[in-house]
Amino acid sequence: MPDLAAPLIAWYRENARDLPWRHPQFGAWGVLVSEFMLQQTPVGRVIPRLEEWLARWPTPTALAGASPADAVRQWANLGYPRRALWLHRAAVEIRDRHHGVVPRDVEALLALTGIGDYTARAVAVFAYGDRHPVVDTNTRRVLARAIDGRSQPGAASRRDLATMSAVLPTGTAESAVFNAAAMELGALVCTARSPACERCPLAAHCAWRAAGFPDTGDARPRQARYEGSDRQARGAVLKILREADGHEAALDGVLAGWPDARQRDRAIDSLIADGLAEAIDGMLRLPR
DNA sequence: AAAGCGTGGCG
DNA sequence: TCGCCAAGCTT
Repeated sequence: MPDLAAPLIAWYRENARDLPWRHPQFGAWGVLVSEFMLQQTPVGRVIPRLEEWLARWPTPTALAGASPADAVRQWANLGYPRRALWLHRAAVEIRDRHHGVVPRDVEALLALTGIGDYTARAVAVFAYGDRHPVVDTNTRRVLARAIDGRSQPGAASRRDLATMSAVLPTGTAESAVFNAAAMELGALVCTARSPACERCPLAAHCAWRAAGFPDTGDARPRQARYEGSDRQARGAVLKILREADGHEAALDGVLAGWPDARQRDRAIDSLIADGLAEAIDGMLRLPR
């Protein structure tokens, strides 16, 4: 196994973006909120929303005291609004089970709503400086190329954690930087579509490059078409509920002109099932 | 364990 | 233009 740490860390010190959550005083709550928002939403769209969110709810207990509806409205157009609901639930759990303090222990973090393998370790490492493998989609791609010689990573699995553990530096502080650096390299240089190998600090060690950049295929399922989908209908309903005057809308009027009435009903029913909407007395609203 | 879940920018 | 993609999670 080549020693990736030295060149990767050196590259990171020169090239890392100055992102809000990388400032030492940002705090565990800020890191946790940022990680929720960054689950499938690009950095550039997260930053302004994150600052608004933390100004309004500077602690988990502050958010726990708000209604889920307020959380979903504040989430605005970040996408996947269930994340807003989950973040709110996590805040309630942190208040009730952890005295309002974001836990440091990975198992405790994993037990919170909406937190999985990536987010739990990201909080433990980036907020508390502990030593764990942090593996996101960028890191998986970097490892797939540099170590496995593949053009794209396979489906995500627990094995990714073992792979990252095997290359993680022993020192705690160094390991935290290494985790961040692998993600950053994947985001800025070792990108999915057009990697900038001429700027890559790992080029000399890269198994994919050594093999002549073979196209080994992409194991990930293709994202379904959005136009005309149920997801689009859900998004349209939720937008109405977020912006509803008096915070509720007549059930009959929601998406009345939608081309597919069945799809409209499916969207409303599934939003209710997900806890993102409530139907009361012929009105539809966000969950109080 | 594979499918489902928003939104908008970019090549 | 339009398909691809973006710091994943839950069921």
